[in-house]
Amino acid sequence: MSDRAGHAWQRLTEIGARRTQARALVIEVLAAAPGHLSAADIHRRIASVRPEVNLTTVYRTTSFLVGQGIAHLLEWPGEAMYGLNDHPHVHAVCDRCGAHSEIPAARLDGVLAEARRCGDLGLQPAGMALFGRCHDCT
Amino acid sequence: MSDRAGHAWQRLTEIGARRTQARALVIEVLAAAPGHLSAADIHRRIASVRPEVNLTTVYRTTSFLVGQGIAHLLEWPGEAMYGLNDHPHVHAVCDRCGAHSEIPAARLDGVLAEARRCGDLGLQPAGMALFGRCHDCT
DNA sequence: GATGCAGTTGCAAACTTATGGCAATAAGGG
DNA sequence: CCCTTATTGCCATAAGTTTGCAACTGCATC
Repeated sequence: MSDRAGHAWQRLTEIGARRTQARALVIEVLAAAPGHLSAADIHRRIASVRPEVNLTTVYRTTSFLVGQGIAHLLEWPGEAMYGLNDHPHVHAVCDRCGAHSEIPAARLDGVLAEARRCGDLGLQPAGMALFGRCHDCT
Repeated sequence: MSDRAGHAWQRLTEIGARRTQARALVIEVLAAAPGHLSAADIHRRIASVRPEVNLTTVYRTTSFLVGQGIAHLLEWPGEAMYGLNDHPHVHAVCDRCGAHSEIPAARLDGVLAEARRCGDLGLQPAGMALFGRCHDCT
């Protein structure tokens, strides 16, 4: 099991969640992905190993992981993307064409600190997205 | 007509767009709203005055406004929210309960400058959203 | 190792948001 | 006032996500 998956399981064990096959597969797939995956992506990757796992289960599992703070959800035009909560990141989404890119967020802390100075955030930030016009659409 | 709506119409006039009733209503509703509205919100508010305006038209109009750089789109869990492009803002969205708040963004420029230092943004930022856990869900 | 409960899952159907086709309408120039 | 064409309304449809319910399985207990 990868480090990333191990970290997720640690949390799940803490809260007494069952170690089911479906959860193991979803976590494994998320841990193996460098970026974010949609529910359909996750389902597709799991299907190559175990086709009987239902898409509904993927939705329920990801929701569960997000609810437990193990994963996070990123709204995307047309679908939601999921990722494990172990590396800070910033996404840039173009208002016009929907193009998206992940920004290397080595200094995300600085950004969040700056954002925090704008006022009470009202939340513990885990991720960030920027909206605007990409170079092609300017 | 409000200032905000006037600004939008100025842009529309520049590009030679027709001053239709549906567009006027969508812009008026967006201009009157302090925050962001979903297509359904806009449609509902218009309906109280002019029920014959179709939801499809609201979608097409908002897409048009976003495409022209007059409005912007914010992905939200389950739906897209629209707002006019006349005041910089930062949104905070809770991963878990979906609670959202608009952060007074007097210093958004500083945040964006900081974000830009994280790497090539690949876009001209107009808005920003933060994802994480709100106080109630921590 | 067998048993029982509660948490999970699979399947099918329903819901919601959003889009596309096409005919009817209306804005704005002539 | 007429004409052209952008725009709209209505319908059908797509895609993503959720829900209801019966069946199943992890895990604690016996």
